[in-house]
This record gives sequence, structure tokens and C-alpha cells, in this order.
Amino acid sequence: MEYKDTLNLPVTDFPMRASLPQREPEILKRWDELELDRRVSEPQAGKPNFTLHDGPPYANGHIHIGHALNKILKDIVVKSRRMQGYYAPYVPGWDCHGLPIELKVDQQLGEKKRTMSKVEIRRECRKYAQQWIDIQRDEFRRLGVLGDWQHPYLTMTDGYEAATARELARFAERGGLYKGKKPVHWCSSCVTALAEAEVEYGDHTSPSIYVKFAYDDALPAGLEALAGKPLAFVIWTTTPWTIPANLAVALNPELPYVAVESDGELLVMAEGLKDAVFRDLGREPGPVVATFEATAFERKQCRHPLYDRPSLLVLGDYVTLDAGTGCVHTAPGHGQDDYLTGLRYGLEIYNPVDDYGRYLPALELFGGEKVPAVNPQVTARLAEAGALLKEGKVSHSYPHCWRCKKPIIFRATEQWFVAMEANDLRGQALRHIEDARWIPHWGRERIYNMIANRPDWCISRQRSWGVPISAFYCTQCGEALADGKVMHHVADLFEHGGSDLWFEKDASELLPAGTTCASCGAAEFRKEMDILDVWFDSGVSHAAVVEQLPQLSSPADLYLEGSDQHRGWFHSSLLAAVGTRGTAPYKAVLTHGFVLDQEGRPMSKSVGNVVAPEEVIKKYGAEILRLWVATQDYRNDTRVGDNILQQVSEAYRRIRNTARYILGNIHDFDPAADRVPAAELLAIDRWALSKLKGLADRVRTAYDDYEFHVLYHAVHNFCAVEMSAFYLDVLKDRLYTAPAKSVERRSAQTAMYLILDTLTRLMAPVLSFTADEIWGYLPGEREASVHLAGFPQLDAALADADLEARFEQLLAVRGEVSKQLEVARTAKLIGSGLEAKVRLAATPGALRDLLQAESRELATLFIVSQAELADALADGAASDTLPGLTIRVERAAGDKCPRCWTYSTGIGDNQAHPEICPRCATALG
RNA sequence: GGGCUAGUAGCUCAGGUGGCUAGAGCACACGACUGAUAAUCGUGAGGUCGAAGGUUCAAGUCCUUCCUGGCCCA
Repeated sequence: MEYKDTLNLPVTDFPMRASLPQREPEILKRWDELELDRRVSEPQAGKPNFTLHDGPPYANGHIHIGHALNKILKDIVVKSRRMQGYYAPYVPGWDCHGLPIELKVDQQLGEKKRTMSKVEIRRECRKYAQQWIDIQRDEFRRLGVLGDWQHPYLTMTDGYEAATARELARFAERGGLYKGKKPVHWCSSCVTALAEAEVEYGDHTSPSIYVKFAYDDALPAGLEALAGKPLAFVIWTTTPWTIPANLAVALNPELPYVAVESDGELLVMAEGLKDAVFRDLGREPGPVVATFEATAFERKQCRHPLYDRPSLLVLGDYVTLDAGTGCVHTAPGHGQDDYLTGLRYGLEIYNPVDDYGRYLPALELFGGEKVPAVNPQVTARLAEAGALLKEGKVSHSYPHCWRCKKPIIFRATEQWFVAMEANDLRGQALRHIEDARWIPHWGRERIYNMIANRPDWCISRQRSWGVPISAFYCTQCGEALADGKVMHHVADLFEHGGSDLWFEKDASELLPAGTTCASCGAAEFRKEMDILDVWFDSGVSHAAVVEQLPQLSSPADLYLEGSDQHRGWFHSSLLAAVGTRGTAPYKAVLTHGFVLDQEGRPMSKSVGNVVAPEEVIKKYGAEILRLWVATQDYRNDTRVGDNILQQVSEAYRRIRNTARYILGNIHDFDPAADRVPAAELLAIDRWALSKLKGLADRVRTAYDDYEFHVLYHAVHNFCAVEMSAFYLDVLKDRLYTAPAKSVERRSAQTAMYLILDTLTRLMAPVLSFTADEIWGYLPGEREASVHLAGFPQLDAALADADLEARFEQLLAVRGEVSKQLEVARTAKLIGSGLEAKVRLAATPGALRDLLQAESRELATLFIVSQAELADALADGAASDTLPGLTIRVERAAGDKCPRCWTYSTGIGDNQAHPEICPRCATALG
């Protein structure tokens, strides 16, 4: 036992158990004391700028695991760029306006809301958003994300709202803004538009009618067989009250249609629905006179059954064989598909229904009647006109108002739009998509198809919590005033007082003095009460934030969000920037997939498979969440669950223990004084540093390419395979038994010191807590935090391909020796490897030459007591992976040295130390 | 239904332009050590590369179809 005291065993206070849930808050506190957030945000002269612009999360509710993934990825990117020598400030943001917050506040206020003004309601919304911002900020910081948390950008601050209004003004002055119509869900009882979230679907009984639309045009070529008898297209609908707004009949371009003789007339319908329709009509179908493609009739006309106007035959993919006749009654003012079809065919977005659900007085036949109560009258008129084929009832799912529970209607109302064709917004946006870098590359395809096909951007919302659309209406003639200059004037006012001013002040106070109506010259106006789509708010962040803050560079180097943002923020940001600046707001766009549970299902409260970041932090620590992010190839969907987190924890422990072991062995090492020059290092130490150099290069490339999972595997493998299983294991003997200050030990320490210093820096962007913890234990002069340090600068000369090649061979031999040792162990010949002597023989060749050259090192490499080369071994085991190599394991010769535990025949040779081996005797001097 | 996308051992990932018995780590089993010890080391067993066709002397890798997922639309 006394010899143990003569060894240099590891000594460290660095704890083996991380206790992350307890330790992390302490580290965060230390970061606060160091003012890390401020120090990484401060401009640094001479460094190139790297701007990752934060997509603002919605200020509503606790963060979920998807937020954590996103913010951690951003943090890894920013930290790694910083360590690479960039000035990479991170300014987090929040999206504050919008319906979900307004609805929540609505619920909280309850009846009280009726007595409150818009301004008061908005104040409540603001409070609500602010409260969640504060909560989410704490939650994000708990993840170890560094940034300018004291000065985030919020879409509801005065300056931001002013910027939003200004961007809208820019659209207006360029002619990109126009007023049009679009159908929305409408509750005639509450007299309000409803968002999709406010619509409830429930069973409802509706009329079901089949109506003939008489064909009233020249027959297409080749279909002369249809001449002679009355020809009609048959539609089916459950909303007779929309018939007065009918402008078209839609057919599917892919389906075959038939004209069937029945009661002396020819009825057109989809071939696939013929039997079902006739069954429903209670008629026997006559002969099919013709079968044809719908395309033959595109843009031909039918006659409206009630009014003296045409109904156009059009094509639409959405026409299906699920129900009806395959000929779809189309009223562009009363349906989403109908609306899009109307736009495509240049039809009017016609809506004859007022806010209270009554037909406009001027509507022929039914003026002033209420919908849908008017249904029987419409049906009767259709019957009178001879157009009604059948009337029945049907029970189906129908939208209802969430508040008053009454059935709602779909109705076109006046809305503001950003035109996709004005100034060739669409074409320009598409060109800028080509120019940006998309990671992964298919992101380009995805957003390109969306922009190429999207309709004009409807930016109107009939709500309170948002930035107003700063347009006016002449009280005399009703003419809209959406003039760039006027709107800029309003934006300027918003700079001080925000957009609340819009709701507090009269139109006259908001308009520049002397504003008159361009149409009638009157000088009195009223305000537009629609607010902006929140996607417009966040879409202008490049203008409100990136261009404004001096520490950011525009366009941003990177946007990084989930793949759903191709339709969301990437999309709106692009349109907002291209539409006003003619340029994209980003140089590159990185997307990640969604977080699924362990089985690959989306997380949902109802399924009960939600993994909350808070829970993970409590159980494993935020560090494990960070490492989890780095284990996943985030370009695909990622999975999380206890099994996976358990595995990540194991990997973490391996990395942590490797660091701890090195710390324990360099406790008496002062890099300034004890460092051994590279040329004088032992071969295996040079090998370790050569491997380290390769690792550092690979890891830095992985950071550059945003391939964090590659880096994780590289680091973990390095720790487990190169270090723990080989290098550090082999090193033990030298570290423990050689004199503390010997060159042999200092050589190993030099390598280990450089290895841990390098590993710590390399892992800092991912394992931000642990890297900083290790940093505090590392000897030598260094920055107060690893997050103020840079990536390792390793001498290129450390790379030694020849040396690595030699060791690769030696390692292969070592693997074969291990197998034979295991055989001997099973046979109870040995227990510890040090009880063995290994005899090797190799046929003449490169391998034999290598073994001969390294013969003195073999026992050390194999961690056995003796290794001997022989010309041939009659009784050895032949290797099947290394041809010509034979191995024989025997008991080691001599006795076990009580100091180094190696077997030796020389024990007793030294008079001064008769119990120990010669090597140990020399070490003790 | 459309756009984009994924499917290699229980888990996380490697497998440029097709070419030796498909790799790594973890987990697992067995064993060793007790001077990294709620650690460490060794050995081993795990895969019809989502399925089926096809091209080719040769396919995880190319083509077609299908199945099962994900995101966004409809």
C-alpha cells in the first residue's frame, strides 16, 4: 500500500456527476455576473459581422420543445461563428400582435369586454403579450442561449409599429396595395368576420337541390351529336341562397363527362357519378349520347337559371367524385375554391349579401330577404323556371359561430391586398429565391412553388390587436385614400405613441393638414378599421430591426426556422423586402424539421405524448437538451423521448468523464513551464495530437456546414475510441509510475492538456455549460469564460499522416491481441492483461518490419507485461484479419511489481528497493 | 388530392460519381479490473439497407410502382 503513495494518481475536484439541473443555474448566475450577454453583444472592431436574424416566436404560452430546438440551433450557430472570429450579435425578438392573443384576452375579459374601448382592449393585449415575453425570455435563457436579452425586438413597440406602418406606406406608394374582395367566414348574427379558429363545425340539416344550367353556346367541335335536344349541365348544392350569386359551373379537367338522355333533354354530369345521381333523382337514365373531356367546354357559357346573364363553364382540380354531379355550382363571392376560380377566370367576386345576412335591396327577385331563410323561395323560383331537378334534405358538417353557435356563411367582403403582379413582385421574388442559399437545398423548390402559385396577399384582418392599415375613406363619396405620403405621415406619428394613436385620435388629427379627396375634393375622412395580418408585422422585421440596429448587417446572413416557415416567415419576409426594396432580406435560409415523439408521432396534448423542455431540464438538464439537438440530423424530423434522452445522457457522461480524467492527470501541469516541445514528444503523444488535429478540422468544417450531428459523432467517437479505449488507457502506466516531472510524463501531459483545451473549445457552442465548467478547471492563463474565447488554433504540423498510418497498423494488431487475451481470460489463464506475455510472429513483409521497429513499445501498447517477437510460432493462433500474423498468449514471466503491477523477472535486483521492478526502482531513484 | 420531404442494426448516425463477407458509437449479453470506481477495459451477438418489380456482370447506391411517416396547402 505504501507504494501507492509514490504514484502520480489523478487528482481533481471536477465532479464526475454533473448534477446538471442543480449546477446549470449556478453557471447561469456566473454568466450574469460576468455580463456575458452584454459582452458577446458588444460591437468588436475589426471582426467581420455575421448576422443571424431571429424569427420572432409568438408571445403566447410556455415554450415547447420545438422552440427549444430552434433556439439551441441558433445559439450553436451564433456561438460557433463567434469563436471562429466573427462578430455575431444575437438579438432575439417576439411576435406580439394577432388573433390568438386577442382571443385569450377576450376570454379573460368575458362580459367586461363590451364596456371597453378598443384602446383599452389593446392595452390588455399588450399586457398579456408582455407577460409571456418575460416568461419565455427566462425559459430561453435557461437553455443557455446567449444574446441581447435586455434589448429584444418586439413587434408591438412604438418604433416597430411605426416601421410596420412605414413599410405598408412603401407598398402603397409603389402601387402595390389595392382594395379588393375576398370571401371570409361571416356571422350575420354577431355581424363580424370570423377567423378559422373561431369557427366550429357541427351537424346541420340543409336543403339538397339538383339544378339544371341550360347550355347556351356553340357546341365544341366533334360533339355535334349533342345538337337537337336541350342540353344542360346539372349541379348539386346545399346552399340554394348562393344560386343568385352563381357566375360559373366548374368541371374537373381530368375526368370524363357524359351527356345522358332523360325526358327528352340531355343532362351533363361526370361519368363516374351518373348512376348515383340518377338513383338520387329517382329517374332511369337514358342512353349516353356522348362522352367527352371537360376541357372541350372550357369558357363556354350556360344561362343562369334565374337571371338574364351567363354562367361560365370553368375547370377546377378540386372538383371530385365524392359527392354531387361533377359539375360544381360556383359563386366566387361565397366560397374559397369558387373565389380562386373566379380570380383565375376574371370573374367578379360577386356578393349580394349585406353585413346582416340580407340580400342587397337591388337584388332582383329576392332583395331584402334574409339568408339562408330565403332558401325555399329560391328553390321555388328554380322550380318555376323549370331548372329544379330534385329537392331533398341532407345532414352534414357545417360551420357555426363559436360565440353565438349559429350557422355562419361564407361571404366576400372588402379587403386590402398586396398585389403579386404589381412591379412584378412575383417574378422578382422568384429571382431572389434563386439567388439565396437554401439549406437543405430543397427549401428552394418548396418556397419557389408556393410563391409561383400563391394568390395576392390579403393583409386585412377585422380585428383590434394589431397595426392598423393606415388608409382613410372620404365621408362624402366613400373613395379610399391609401396614399404613400399620407401613410408615411401616419407612420411618423406612430414613432411616438405607437399605433394606439390610430384608435385614440380622429382622422383629422392623423391626416396631414389640407388633405382632400382626390375624387370629390371633400376634406372629411374616416379611418379604415382593418388591421394588418401579423405575417406582415414579422415580415418587415428586416426593415424594423436588421436595417435599424447598427450592430446588425443587412441583408442578414442567415434566417433559421422550422420548415413550416416556408409558408410563413421566410415567405412574408421575402415578399415584404422584395416589394419595397427589390432585394431579399436574407443571404441564406436554414430549415429544420419538426420534433416528434419517440414513435415518430406529432406531439399533442390529446395523445399525451408531449415532451416539455421544462421537464427535460428538470430531469436531465438543459445541457442534455442541447446535446440532443446536436445528435439529431435536424434537416429531417427529429425524435425525442426518454430512451433517446437517456442515450444522450450516456454520451454526455462519456465526454464528461474523458474530460475529468484528463483534468485529474494534468493537475500538476503548468502549460507555461512544463510544456514539452512538439518535436520531443513521444510517438504515441504525437499520434494523439495528430488525431486531435484531424478532429478539430472535421469539427470546424461541420460547424461551417451546419452539420452538428457530424460533429457530435466525431467528438464522441474521439473521446470513446481514440482517447478512452486506447490512448488514455495506454497512458496510465506512464502517467502513474514515471517520475512526476519526467519528460515522459510531461510529454503525456502536454498532449492531454492540448487535447482537453481543444475539445473544450470545440464543444463550447453545444455543451455550453460543461465546456465553461471544464474551462474553469483547466490550467493556464485564459479568458474568464470559454464563450469569450476562440476556436483552437492548432499547428498544421501536428498532422502526421505517416505516423497515423503506422499506428493504424499497430492498432489492428492490438485488436487481434485483445481477442487472444480474451481467449486466455476465458481459459482462466489470466485475469488482468498485465498477467500476460504476448508472443507474436509475422511473415516477412511490411507488418513484420513495423513490429520489429516498434518491438520495445508493444507491451505498452497492448497493456501487457511482456511482448516478444518470434520468427515463427508453431502453437500460435493465426489472425484472420491480418494475414501472416500469429499470436500466442502465455503467463507473464516473473512476479508482479507491487508498485506498477507489471510482471517482471527483475524484482529484487535493486538493493535499495528489493520488492519492486527495476523500472520502478529507477523511478524512485 | 397537390407541393416539399423522409424511411440503413433496439437508439443516434456513416455509407462522393453503383464494385470485396453493409460500418461507428450507444444500448444489450458475457467477461476483466478495482490506482478514471454510481467509473474504466475486453469480447460477442444484433441489419432480407420500408416493399415489390426493373436496368446492370454487379444496387443500400440508378429507374418505376407501392407502403408507412412528417411539414405546408387544398
